[in-house]
Amino acid sequence: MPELPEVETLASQLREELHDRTIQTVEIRNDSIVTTPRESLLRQIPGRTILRVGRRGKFIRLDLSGALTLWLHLGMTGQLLLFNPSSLKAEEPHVHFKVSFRESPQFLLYRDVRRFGRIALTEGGDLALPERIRRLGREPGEWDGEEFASFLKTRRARIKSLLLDQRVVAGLGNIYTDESLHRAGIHPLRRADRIGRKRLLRLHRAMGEVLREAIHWGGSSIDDYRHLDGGKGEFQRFHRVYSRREERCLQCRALIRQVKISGRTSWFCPKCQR
DNA sequence: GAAGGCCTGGAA
DNA sequence: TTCCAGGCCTTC
Repeated sequence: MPELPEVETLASQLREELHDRTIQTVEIRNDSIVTTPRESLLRQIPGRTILRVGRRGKFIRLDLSGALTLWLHLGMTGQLLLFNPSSLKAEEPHVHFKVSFRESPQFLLYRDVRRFGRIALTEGGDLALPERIRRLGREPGEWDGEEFASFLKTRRARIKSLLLDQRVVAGLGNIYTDESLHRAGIHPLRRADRIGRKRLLRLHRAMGEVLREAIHWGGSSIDDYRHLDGGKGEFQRFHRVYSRREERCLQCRALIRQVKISGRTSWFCPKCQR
């Protein structure tokens, strides 16, 4: 599940590899993942230069010449892979989008087994963004600790639901909310307004630390997530609760438990998190 | 504010 | 055959 650290890792790798490259061809093999009409993508993208690569929440943004921006959301199983034609064996299944470049024989593939990912093209800078991107909340790094605590103090929802809400913090998903809550010692079902200020500040700090470490290790590769070259992230080795079924808390040896919060699994330590 | 449904296809 | 996942929408 690509979340902020996975998307950030890919964005850095894309920046390294594709900055200043000019797109030669675009191939769309599956219309269901593009939210911009295919004719428009096919007409507008070829010939554009990649000026800047960035990230917003879980979206990768490629700023192209001509004030165009290509947005990529990897959904659950989306992968971006940069291939040399020489290293390509049989073409992989589930490739829905393919880009070639003027300066090199490499091509960029968007592969997505579940097809929950989306690709969109916007025009005119940040003025006319799609709803889904426009209503994203602040990046974790943009939240000041005190403001973060004060805001959560006004909310009655369960803390886990709020952290997952992209309008509150952009970029967190199931892995990093669970890991942040564990480090802060907060139970995922706890109502936000009933958490002490100090503990909310601790959550803010924990969130920053977890994300920083995860980016350092190239994200978490649990199932499908891969780097641009097909390699895996390493941060799953350092997960303290997420998906640690039947395992014990590294701090207190209690058995890691799971609860469902509106259909989503949360992992936590019943002793460390209250 | 919470829960259920939808999309999709691989794993159990 | 059932379950599951992220994001979004609808319904209660």
